[in-house]
Amino acid sequence: MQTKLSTNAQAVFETVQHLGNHPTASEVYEAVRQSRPRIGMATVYRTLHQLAEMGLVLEIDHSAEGCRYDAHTGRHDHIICKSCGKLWDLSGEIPLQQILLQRLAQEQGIEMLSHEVRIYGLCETCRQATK
Amino acid sequence: MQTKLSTNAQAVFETVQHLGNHPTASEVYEAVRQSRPRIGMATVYRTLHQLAEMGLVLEIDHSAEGCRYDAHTGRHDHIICKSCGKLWDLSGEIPLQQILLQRLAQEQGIEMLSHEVRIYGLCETCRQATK
DNA sequence: ATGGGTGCAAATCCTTTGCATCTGC
DNA sequence: GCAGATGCAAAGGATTTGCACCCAT
Repeated sequence: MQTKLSTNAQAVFETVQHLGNHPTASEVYEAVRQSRPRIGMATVYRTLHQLAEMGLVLEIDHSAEGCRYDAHTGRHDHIICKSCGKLWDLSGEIPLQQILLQRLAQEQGIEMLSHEVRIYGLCETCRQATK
Repeated sequence: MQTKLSTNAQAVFETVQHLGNHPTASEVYEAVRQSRPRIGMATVYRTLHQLAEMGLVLEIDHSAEGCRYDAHTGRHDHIICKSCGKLWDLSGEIPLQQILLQRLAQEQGIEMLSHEVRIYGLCETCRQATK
């Protein structure tokens, strides 16, 4: 893992930070193109993976329309709309017994690294659409 | 949503139940082929979606090698290996303040339907591999 | 006979890779 | 000049769709 970011990598990172709202790789690509018009999709993907490995962005797996990225790397939870897949951060800390989680992980022989609470629901837009 | 399952749909459903271990669509396909050799991939995908819509199976989004399915539809949590993507059910109930979750969802204007705790870690195999 | 269910193949979409070129140091 | 970074195009893999056919009712 190298310690310095290339110019492109910096642009990608800043874009994820500025976009804020859990962009997909393509969304990052479209946005970063404004400052670096010649950048290629491949570079965006490569860079996002590197950033994730370095811990600079979070990779949120929730397929549908592809993985999403988040520059907010502290531990936090999410609300996900079951219908449209939109995703929001939960700011408030949800109390969980760390010790219990650790133990559950251990029981399965897994070394726990992190955890996440996901709340699934229907966002306003989707509720309207169903009506 | 129709109320009766076609013969194929039944076979797919039973396969997911019997496989037990969060199969991907292709794994279901391979397995269901033993009882219904002429079934096509498309039917498996179509059926899995229907079953998920009917609430008969759970669709677990966690891309990497595709969505996974679970006939264990009661509310439950998961442990996921960050490295290989393998996924286990957590049997024990993790205490969470339902009321808090509801409130958090409401704050974002979302109607909460369900929730899930995800513990991320490294499974034994992956820990060995890194050594 | 009629409508939903199905197989097949083609089409999509997201992501990765190979490779030749370019860049920064 | 070199090593790593990059763009482009092609490859890959998962999933979806179009469509004609088939089957159960």
